[in-house]
Amino acid sequence: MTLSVIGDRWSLLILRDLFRGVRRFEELRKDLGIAKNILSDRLSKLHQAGIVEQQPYQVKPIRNEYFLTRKGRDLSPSLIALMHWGDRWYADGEPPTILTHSLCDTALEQITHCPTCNVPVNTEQISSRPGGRQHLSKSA
Amino acid sequence: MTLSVIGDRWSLLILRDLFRGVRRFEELRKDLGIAKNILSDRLSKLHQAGIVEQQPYQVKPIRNEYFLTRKGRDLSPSLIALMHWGDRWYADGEPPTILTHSLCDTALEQITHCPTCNVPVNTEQISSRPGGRQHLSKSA
DNA sequence: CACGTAAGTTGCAAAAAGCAACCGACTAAA
DNA sequence: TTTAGTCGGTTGCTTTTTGCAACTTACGTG
Repeated sequence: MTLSVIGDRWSLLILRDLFRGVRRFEELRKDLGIAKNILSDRLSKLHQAGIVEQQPYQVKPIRNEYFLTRKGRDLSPSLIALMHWGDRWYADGEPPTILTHSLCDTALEQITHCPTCNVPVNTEQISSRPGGRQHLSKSA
Repeated sequence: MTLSVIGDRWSLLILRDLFRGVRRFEELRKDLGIAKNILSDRLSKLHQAGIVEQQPYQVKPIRNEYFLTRKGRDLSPSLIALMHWGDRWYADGEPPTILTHSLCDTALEQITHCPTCNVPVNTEQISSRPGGRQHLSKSA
């Protein structure tokens, strides 16, 4: 389910841009180098999925700005984690986008946390246990 | 860069399965319902990208098991975050995969953390500040 | 009026994905 | 010792998805 919404070459990129505050069609298109029809299609799919909202900023010829909904903003931990991964493994200079705490402007970290032990957990200490249904999967 | 590696319909799903301990070609194929040629292609691309390793478990006809490398395991925060998102917004029962702390078997959480304020940061308090290059982007 | 721009849509070509059949090297069963 | 079955692929062909260029609508500018 999750990947049927964001599992293509563009959706995550579009979401990242929206997350960074890019709002308009043409800005997105230029920044990403995406074809207009694809951008149009992705935005409407993300809209249908309830991840993106449109708000007109002018009406004469109707022109929308695109925003993340709550559901869309809720993807931010995933985006942050992916950006961190990119920074770590493909870094060749400055990180592309720095996410900061709006209250103090410090760059944020993402940690995996164990609520019982109350400690950060590194990758080597993670086990996985299959649960019931599979939401990540297409067919779920 | 990041999305040129994992930004397609299958790669993240394959990684999730490897992360859960699925190891063999046929297991992956059955679990995901992916075509064999695509699975073969994705595994070799992930291998080239240094995310997946193969280790033969028999030699007569060579048969490999697939494992995540360090770089691959390093994607776990992203996968965890995506799974959480799926659980939250598409939940219709049990979560599909539960990730636990191997030391105490508690289900893990992912938190965004401000090292200055030393508090968890919720989505509404995140700002973004563009940096230099763009690693998430294809063209970077 | 002639241009330019933002946000699309349409039509066609190219690339990627899906599907079914085949293959090689074995193993197990009759 | 044929015969069938499995695993991990590859090959060839069809369908779907992308990408690109051109066109459109409704303005605003000089």
